[in-house]
Amino acid sequence: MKPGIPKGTRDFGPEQVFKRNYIFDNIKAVFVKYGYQPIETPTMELLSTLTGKYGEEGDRLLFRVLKRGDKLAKALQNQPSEHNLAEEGLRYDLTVPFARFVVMNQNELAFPFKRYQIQPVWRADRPQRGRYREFYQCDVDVVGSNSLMYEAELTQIYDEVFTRLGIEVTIKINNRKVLAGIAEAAGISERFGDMTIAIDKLDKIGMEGVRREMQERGIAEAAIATIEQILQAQTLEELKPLLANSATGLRGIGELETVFTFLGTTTKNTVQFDVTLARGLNYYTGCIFEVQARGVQMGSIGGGGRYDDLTGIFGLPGVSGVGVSFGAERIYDVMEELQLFPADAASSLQLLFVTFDALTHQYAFDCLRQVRAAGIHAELYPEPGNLKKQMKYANARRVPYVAVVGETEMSSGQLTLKNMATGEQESLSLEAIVEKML
RNA sequence: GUGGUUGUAGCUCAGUUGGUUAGAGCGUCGGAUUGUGGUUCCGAAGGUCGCCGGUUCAAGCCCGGUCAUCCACCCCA
Repeated sequence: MKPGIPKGTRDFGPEQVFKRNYIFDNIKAVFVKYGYQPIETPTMELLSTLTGKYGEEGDRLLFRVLKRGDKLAKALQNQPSEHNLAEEGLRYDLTVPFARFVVMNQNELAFPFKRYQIQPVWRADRPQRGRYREFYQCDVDVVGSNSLMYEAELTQIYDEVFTRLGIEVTIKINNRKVLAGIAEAAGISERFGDMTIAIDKLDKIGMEGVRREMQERGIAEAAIATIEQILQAQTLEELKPLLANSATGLRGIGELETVFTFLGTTTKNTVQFDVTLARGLNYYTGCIFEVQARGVQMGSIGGGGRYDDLTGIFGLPGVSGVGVSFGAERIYDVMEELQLFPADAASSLQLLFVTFDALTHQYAFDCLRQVRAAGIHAELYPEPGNLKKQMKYANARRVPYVAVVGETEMSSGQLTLKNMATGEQESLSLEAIVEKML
């Protein structure tokens, strides 16, 4: 049979996993430094937990897990339907399972509860470039506090992670209350959803397209004109008079001012207010974030926001949360394109021993044990003799150093260490080699 | 879910109005070179032309179906 893997999934080879871990390790290190704790939740959730949380479109994209055994037989007899053939599904994101987790563990958790979670999620979407059916999300959230300090903290986390990875970014911030204020000012509060969906497409389709989109969604011409005018605002100061009649809008502006005050001028990357930032997910109620990589054509590589009542649906009302997500797959693509991975991110092997015969092979095996004990990532080619073959293997493994062990080396105890990048060779004792590697 | 694109060697792709034994580059393997890789030279292996059916004396090429792929939309990371 011909081997294959499901649509929208991928295998990751050693080099890719090393590089992916480089990204995850940096992200985790920053999360932990800011006091966030890791949790993990099951791959499968009850469908009752998942359905209805992501809108109609999201429900369609849920992977459902077919019932098994007697339950399946029973369901098949009894008018089989999408609804009664499955009661479990694969997690669609990390936020809803997190909300469920918080509600179920509310008595054990200390609030504000700060958690991070790095796990794969599944969506039955049609795959495209940078879009898969199985992909990782790196979420960091804090629940149980209304403090805008956390909006500033999460911005600092973005700033620090991308600085560590060497990606220059623009962090855009807006506030859903500001958007609500715009709808209010335009007199179309009831069409808030349609308006934000249209505005969200601004980078992609331009102001012309946004206007057309709003027309098609049945927003009145006068309202569109008002909205268009407000969207010209570049700063919070410019926006204030435009939203003077909307209490909600002014509150949103106030929240943004507070966040910017917390931040001051301490960030390395550009953090800017962007009134045109909308974001689709409709559970956001306060500040919203989006991160754009500079110097590369790519969708957002991170996003998030505040949600006032995510746990309410699971029976715990009044718990506010704010969180952001890192798009690991896209970060990978950006780093690949800008060649930002350090050379040693792709391979962890530091040293390869090559030998000529059974005797030197035996000797090298003991050398191997010693350098490993010193913490060096090392390996010995299993077959002595053919030097050319061994050197080719060294290239394939992208090992930076090769130790040549022949009769002369064995008797003198001075191994020949070859730098594979420069081709230079020197005679060194095992101790000196270890010294050099560390 | 809607509309389109492309399926030929491990990879990237040629392949004439349908006509004998389907090609190239890169990669792989072997040799030149039995104490040295990335360069060079020589040689070799590697293909049910995505799959099923149809038209034809004859199909990689035309037609239908199907699967896969990529792209746009929807939505999204």
